[in-house]
Amino acid sequence: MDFRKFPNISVDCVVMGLDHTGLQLLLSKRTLHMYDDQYPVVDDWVLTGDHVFKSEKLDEAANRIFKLLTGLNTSYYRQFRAFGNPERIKNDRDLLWVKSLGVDTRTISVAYYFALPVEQVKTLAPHSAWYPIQDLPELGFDHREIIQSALLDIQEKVMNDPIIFEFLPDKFTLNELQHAYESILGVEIDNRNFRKKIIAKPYIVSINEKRIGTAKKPANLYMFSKDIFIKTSDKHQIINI
Amino acid sequence: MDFRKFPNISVDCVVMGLDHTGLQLLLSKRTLHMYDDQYPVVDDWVLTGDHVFKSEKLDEAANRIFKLLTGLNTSYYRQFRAFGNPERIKNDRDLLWVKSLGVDTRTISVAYYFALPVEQVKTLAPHSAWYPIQDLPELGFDHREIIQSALLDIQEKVMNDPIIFEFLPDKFTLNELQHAYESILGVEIDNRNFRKKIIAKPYIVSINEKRIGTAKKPANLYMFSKDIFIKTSDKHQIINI
DNA sequence: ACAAAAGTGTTCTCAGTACACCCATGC
DNA sequence: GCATGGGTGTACTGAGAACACTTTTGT
Repeated sequence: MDFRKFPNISVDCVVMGLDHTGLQLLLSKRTLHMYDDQYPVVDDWVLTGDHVFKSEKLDEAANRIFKLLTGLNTSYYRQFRAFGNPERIKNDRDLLWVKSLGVDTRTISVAYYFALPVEQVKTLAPHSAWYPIQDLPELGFDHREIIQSALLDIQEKVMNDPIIFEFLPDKFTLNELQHAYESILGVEIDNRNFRKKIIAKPYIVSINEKRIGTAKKPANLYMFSKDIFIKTSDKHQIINI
Repeated sequence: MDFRKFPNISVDCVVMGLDHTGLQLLLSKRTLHMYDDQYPVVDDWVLTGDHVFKSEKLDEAANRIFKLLTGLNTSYYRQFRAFGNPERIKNDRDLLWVKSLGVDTRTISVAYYFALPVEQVKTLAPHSAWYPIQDLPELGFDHREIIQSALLDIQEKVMNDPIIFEFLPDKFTLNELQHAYESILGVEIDNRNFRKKIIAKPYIVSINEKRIGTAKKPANLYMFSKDIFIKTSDKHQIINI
């Protein structure tokens, strides 16, 4: 394994987590001191990324960063776009930062997103934190654009592939599923119609357990059966031009 | 403008054209002679690509290549994925080729596709040709995989965005539109139901012209109105979970 | 007993689907 | 006049949408 890094190729990870308050992003604090220990010249937040090792797959680089951030080995992930315009790095903060790292001022960034329930992350990396997607802090580089692009991509994916379940624990209630759709798509859904439609799907199976804890009336739990989904998936390929 | 090239960053273009026989791809012949002028050591086809200039946007690089290939300045295009595994270049032909060019043996390729009617291309670049997607020649590198990936992406896009019209001339018949869907999605569509559905769309406007020429009965021509599509597009955002 | 979230049914409308024959033109 | 692709209508079915109240539990 060649652990030297490409100075001009990096991977950025948009880690999306869902909890009962909505969609959250995992960001890293970026601080650089130069003249004065009290007043950093760079002090904002960025997506977590790193340059790619010489002998590493792009997917491997993304998962290496994800593991460093969350301690987790696996999660749903998807490479959704590459960003590489020459003027990506335009403001002084970003230039200072890049020079302090000794990498190229023009870097191609291959962007990935990850999807998981927030509760699954037990140990956060230092200097990182969850932020609700509606209320992000000041971001470095073009990372606001990358996040926007990731959100649009996953909104489309959610409508075509069964990835909504990646945001939920294995066992979930119908209301949790509904809130997941509402948070990611930014829409409101009628509860009765939603339940009717979901219960009718063969791959959503009711299990004989209730969610106990904070709720008042215990809610029935369901699971997503990937097997059944795949076996019945020809029926989802409805042509609807 | 800095015309030096990154040795490890390239752009590959999947140029998709549609004609009455179906979906075609524009490929470039790759030939390399070493010992003998009669028997080349490399003799196959590849997607057209090039390394990116130091001061060029990725999108600009893609369009530069596209123009070189087709002589055209504009077309619908989309960056759909980056390919960059270390073992992308594994066979001898590809290694010989890369060494003859003096570029790195590990290159990150940002892949784009373009969509247009075949007839729009008047002047093909030398050593390039259209191939039907069902009948591709021997391909170098991982270009078969890239093509497959492009096809899956555009099939999904066609269902969500009005990009089918990029494959057609401004004025088209309903049957041409139907054949476009059939070629790209690889399905058969009932003609009567299709016409009913399409004519009902406000953004498909019948114009008072007929297609004359080879056909027997002249067919009515239609145009796609992007304006009307955008103004009515809230209605296409149907939630259909 | 009351607060809070879970759960439940009916009616209406509209879009999708299956399906077979006549029409207008060029040759 | 005939071959070729263009063009049309109906009946059925199923899914989506609108809409308000009862149930079960913890406190």
